[in-house]
Amino acid sequence: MATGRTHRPATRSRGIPEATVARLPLYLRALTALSERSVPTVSSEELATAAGVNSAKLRKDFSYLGSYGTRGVGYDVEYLVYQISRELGLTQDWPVVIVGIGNLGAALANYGGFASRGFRVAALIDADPAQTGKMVAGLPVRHTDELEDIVEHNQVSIGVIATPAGAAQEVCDRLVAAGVTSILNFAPTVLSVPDGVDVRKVDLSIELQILAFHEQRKAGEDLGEAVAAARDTLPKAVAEPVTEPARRPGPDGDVPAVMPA
Amino acid sequence: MATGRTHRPATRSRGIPEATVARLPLYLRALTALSERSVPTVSSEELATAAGVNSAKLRKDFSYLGSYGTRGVGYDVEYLVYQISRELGLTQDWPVVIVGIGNLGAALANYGGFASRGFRVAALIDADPAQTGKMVAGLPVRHTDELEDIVEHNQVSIGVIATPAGAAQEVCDRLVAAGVTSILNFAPTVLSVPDGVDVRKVDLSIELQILAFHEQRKAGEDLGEAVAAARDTLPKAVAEPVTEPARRPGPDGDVPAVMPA
DNA sequence: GAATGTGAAGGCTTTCACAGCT
DNA sequence: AGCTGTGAAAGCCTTCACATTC
Repeated sequence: MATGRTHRPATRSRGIPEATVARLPLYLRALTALSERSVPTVSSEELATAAGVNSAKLRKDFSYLGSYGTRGVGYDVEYLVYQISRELGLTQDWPVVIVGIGNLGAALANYGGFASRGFRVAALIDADPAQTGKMVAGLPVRHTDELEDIVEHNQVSIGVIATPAGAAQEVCDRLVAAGVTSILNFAPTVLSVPDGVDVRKVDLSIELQILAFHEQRKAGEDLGEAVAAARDTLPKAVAEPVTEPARRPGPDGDVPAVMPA
Repeated sequence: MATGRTHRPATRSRGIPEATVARLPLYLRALTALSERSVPTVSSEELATAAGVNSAKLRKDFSYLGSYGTRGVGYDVEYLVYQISRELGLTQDWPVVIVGIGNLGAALANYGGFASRGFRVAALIDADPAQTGKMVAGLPVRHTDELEDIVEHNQVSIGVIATPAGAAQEVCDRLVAAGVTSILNFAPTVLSVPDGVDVRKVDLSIELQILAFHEQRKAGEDLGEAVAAARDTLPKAVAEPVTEPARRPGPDGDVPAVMPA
């Protein structure tokens, strides 16, 4: 998603596929749990189950990192934890700023799994002067005016945006101008950033909508595929581009209709 | 991610690719914005820009829904809003429960984009008796004991889990047993669910770790590829599986080392 | 002329299945 | 005997580029 990297020849034997990178944190979490229970080694099968993937995928993923397993035995837990941590860059410390300390921003600031594993909340920033100085998660909320100073002073390269949608792009621009090159965006907006800046987004309502799509399918199946099938065969040409559209789904959901399962 | 559907022959001409489904909400959001500004039609180029994708992808995506555009002209905004909403199942009302009303759960309950567009928070549930009855986002927090009643009573098919990791699987099991078939999981755990139940996860620390991975790469490039190259050519056989691993990255991030860009 | 809809090509990801090591 | 590491096959997804339609 929005890798934003300048077109790299993709040469490098070092190119770990994006899909693999996205799973490394999962493996790391499962391994850390094993490590805490002092389990010394683990097979691809066991680890894959713990991480919720299949073992072939896991082995392929690990093969991009190197040959860290032992045939006939499995993987050394501690060693893998170390290797994956290093690969992900978690053996160094990443200062992070959170901008927008509303409900969500505060929740993020309080989130435990944040501070551990290489990430450190360097500052909380909010545009509301009334919030300034308030303590959240043990840190004082600072005013947006200080954003550039904070980023430069703390060598922050990762910024978290938890502002309302309307403010997100401007905050993003300022973060980037100040030196941030990775952004985690919780605001429901598409951010545009220059090349070389990575953006990842987390969007509650998108996730819900995807779930709703599949729910709808399930409901359709339950009452026989007949209905869906009928819709399918509707000669598309017959659609009249101005009949239904007049009624956009009102703010309080119209057509409660069938009700799922 | 974790589609969990029973192996479907994938026959149906109606099979919209998962990647397309995941983008429909994006298009819908962009279209809604246009609709509010009373823009009547939009080209694939314009809409694609607004949604942050390229126009070929957008057209291909729309082609799975049907031929809703007009050559030489573009797409009718209202009509598309309606069609995508219908496709996503947003023309009906989806009652949702949120379990775990801590910082994050409260933030989710208060999230505006939630209530609109077909989703309605039917109840907030928490295991802490001290929380019971407290009002959050205009709704009373109810105790976990009532979970099954609430789900059945409100015909809830979508559940949001915002509990600590340790409680997530049990909550999930209870939701599913009570009839929930879609779960949005904010707890940092892999949930296991029976076939036919969809799970999507939102995980802050995974996202941060992915960003850190790319940040690290950027930093490496800045100081010349030499270092990375050297690591690459390390004869893997020489790696000694018990040298470094003894020191797992301590809870407070060791090896602060180089410091990124 | 302008912009959609879509086969075909190209890339990426997953899965298979087995050779190779311990 | 057991389990990793990996070519090769299969399946998705994206991008191209152009015939088609308005």
